[in-house]
Amino acid sequence: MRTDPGSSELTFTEVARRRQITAAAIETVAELGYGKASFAQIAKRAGLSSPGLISYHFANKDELISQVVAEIYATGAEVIHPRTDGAETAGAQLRAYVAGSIAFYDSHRSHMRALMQILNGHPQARERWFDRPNSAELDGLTEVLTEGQRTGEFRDFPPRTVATIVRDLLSGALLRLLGTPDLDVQEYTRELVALCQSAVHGGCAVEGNTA
Amino acid sequence: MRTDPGSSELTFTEVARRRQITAAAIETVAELGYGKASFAQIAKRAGLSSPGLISYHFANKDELISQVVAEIYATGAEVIHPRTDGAETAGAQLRAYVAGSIAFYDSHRSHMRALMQILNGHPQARERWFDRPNSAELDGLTEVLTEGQRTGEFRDFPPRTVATIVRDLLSGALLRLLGTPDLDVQEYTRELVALCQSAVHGGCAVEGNTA
Amino acid sequence: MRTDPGSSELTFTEVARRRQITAAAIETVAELGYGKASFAQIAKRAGLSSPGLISYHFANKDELISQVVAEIYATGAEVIHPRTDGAETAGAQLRAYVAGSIAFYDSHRSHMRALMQILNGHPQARERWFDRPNSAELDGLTEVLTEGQRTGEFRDFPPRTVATIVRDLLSGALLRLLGTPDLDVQEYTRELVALCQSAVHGGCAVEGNTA
Amino acid sequence: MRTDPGSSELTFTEVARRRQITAAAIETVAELGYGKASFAQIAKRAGLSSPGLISYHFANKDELISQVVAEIYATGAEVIHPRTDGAETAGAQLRAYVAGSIAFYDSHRSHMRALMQILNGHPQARERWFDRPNSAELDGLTEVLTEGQRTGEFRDFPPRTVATIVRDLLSGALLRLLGTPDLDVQEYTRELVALCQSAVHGGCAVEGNTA
DNA sequence: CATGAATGAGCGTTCATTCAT
DNA sequence: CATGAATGAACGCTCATTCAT
Repeated sequence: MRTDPGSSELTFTEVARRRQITAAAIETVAELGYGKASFAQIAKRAGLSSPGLISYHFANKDELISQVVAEIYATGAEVIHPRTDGAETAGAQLRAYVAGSIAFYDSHRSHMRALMQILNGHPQARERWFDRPNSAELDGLTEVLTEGQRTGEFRDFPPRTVATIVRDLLSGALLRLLGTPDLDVQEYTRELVALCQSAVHGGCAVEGNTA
Repeated sequence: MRTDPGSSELTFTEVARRRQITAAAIETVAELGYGKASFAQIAKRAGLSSPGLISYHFANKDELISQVVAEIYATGAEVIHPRTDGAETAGAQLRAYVAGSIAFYDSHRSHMRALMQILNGHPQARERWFDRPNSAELDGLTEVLTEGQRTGEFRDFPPRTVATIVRDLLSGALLRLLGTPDLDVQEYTRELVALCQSAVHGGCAVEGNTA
Repeated sequence: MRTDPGSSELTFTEVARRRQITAAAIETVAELGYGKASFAQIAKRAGLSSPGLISYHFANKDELISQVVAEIYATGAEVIHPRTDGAETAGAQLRAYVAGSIAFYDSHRSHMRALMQILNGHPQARERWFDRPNSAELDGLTEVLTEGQRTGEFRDFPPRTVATIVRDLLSGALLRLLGTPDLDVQEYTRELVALCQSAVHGGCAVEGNTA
Repeated sequence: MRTDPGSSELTFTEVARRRQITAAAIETVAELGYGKASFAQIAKRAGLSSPGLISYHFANKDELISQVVAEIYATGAEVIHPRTDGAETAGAQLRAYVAGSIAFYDSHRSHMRALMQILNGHPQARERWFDRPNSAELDGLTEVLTEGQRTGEFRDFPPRTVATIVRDLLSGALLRLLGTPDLDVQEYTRELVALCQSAVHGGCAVEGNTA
């Protein structure tokens, strides 16, 4: 039984096995939902001989799900950060963040579906895995909005609340994407970015579009 | 031996019991998620002596969940319709719809949490209970936007896409509400309504606010 | 609760209800088998409002089944006895018995199917309801055979054993009838009677046929 | 996680456990009937710690019952075939078949009782497990009778119908055997074989006896 | 390291039976 | 007399987890 899973004592094989299982778990949760994603189903998709092998590599189901969440967050950061880092003005950063998020959701639907299933299906998902990164993301977004107001680029509004709304409108977009596979993502993104801009700018000018 | 549950032949006691069980089911699903909301848990919360009693009153779990969904939708309609019906201009209707929806989400968090849990946890939830009302709601919203454009009240935009975005931003607001119990709902609503208005109006004038 | 079901204190309505329930039970057991013939199913077929009503009229399931068995045996006796009583020689009696039994099985398949289901499905069916009438029937048949031997009509054989075989060959015929709905009963009966005759007569003469 | 129960990939232990469970199932079904032969009862008789273990080794109850039926048929074939294969004339084959069948029934009463219970208790027993072998057996028997007629060994009669009757008289014998534990099997067999012979031969000569 | 057998709790559901009305 | 609501045990089955090999 693995008692110190966070340490670096993990064998090379060990790491590979954990990755393999994590990937299969994402696939399984996305497909069947958290409730029906049993070790047996995950093992089947991972090509493992027995559900017991998962228990061998992960202390319990929660540890596996932790790993799944971490993996998904890491992938998301890898995709979105480069896009926002390249932007110079606050407006450009906002556009990059919104458009980049949706692009990530679109290109990683299974990951995001799994994430949503865990968030809704796991009893303590929120406090254990979501609250911290969410508020961190909200902080970053608030900072961008405040900066935009400081430079006079954005009009006056309560930055935390608007940051929350922008963050939430991405949540809404994700739900839409997962529920409407044939959504016209390009048009959706264009209008959503326009909406964000008209919300933060004094006038309603739409200057550019990164979609 | 309930064989004709849809008919109006239901006894008074029967109706009361079904209501009691439905209410307990909402509470349970909201708290534990769809997957862990077993008959045993629901019975416990309803003060019933046995899970078997639920099976006595509902043909199977799906029938119970159907009733739960129907109950929640009915409650929502009761709350929101009066607010939108009172509005005369398209803009006022849009404001009433957005503010009314959030007010309902706020005052019925358990109901909405249960609804989300069912949507995510039940294998055929979408096709069985959500797709139809969702697209109906989208149709209604699109109609309002189109009407606003016809009267010149709204600027030019693809009405279906914007309707979708408005609908989704309410989904996002719901997720926020469920995840942030101490949210300042009044401010959130005010800014969200403002955002919607700046999105649909030619200028960014904010004329009134129903929050 | 009925505590003295055998007495004559039974109301007229009571008797009618018991008959109605018994008939429905026969139908149900024949259709679903003893194991699946629940009070709920029987009540449905009898047009009763509740399974509880059966418990009200019968002390328990065993008492109902007792009644069912008694009813079926009574019906059988009513049909077969007249046929054998009319026969004068031992050979004619034997033919009447065999042909009459099969005719009864044929015309009362549901009854006989129910009887078989009970015999096989009920834990103590044999000792409680079948052993006594079976050995009585065997006695009667043995008597006929012995009489036939006394008069020189039949050849020499161990009468009890042959009686048993004749009785069993009817059991086999019943199984066949129940499992082969489109059996040519007439031909089957003719050959079976012929077989019985060739078995008991010194020569193999086939004198007549009552099929 | 047994997903491919028909393949030969079964472990040694697996095979042993399945045999053990199958044997316990035969015993249980014979004793309690199909309807009352629950996994709990079977597990108790097999000395297993939990009914869940049966579900581990068999996909569902039907698969277990299939195995039980297959096992019983295989055992029967093993016992009876050698006896009939040794016979040369049609008459000898018929005698060997009848006497051999009864000998098998006699020495494997629990097996046969279980088989009868399944046939009567399982909703689709007939079509799934019995119809095919039954009609195959009938075909074989018909062929023997026809051959006997071709060589002039047997008298003229409708071979299919008589084959059916012979087959049914064995069914009747089985029922007798199961219901009368202290039956004098030897005498019963002798008379039954005699009866069969007098039925098929032109004269009533009884040439030999294999009982 | 990996396997597969085993465990026991829990699932939704059906059942015969009881009992207040 | 009849009803329908209620009960609690049992059903077949799945689950995460354990452990000897």
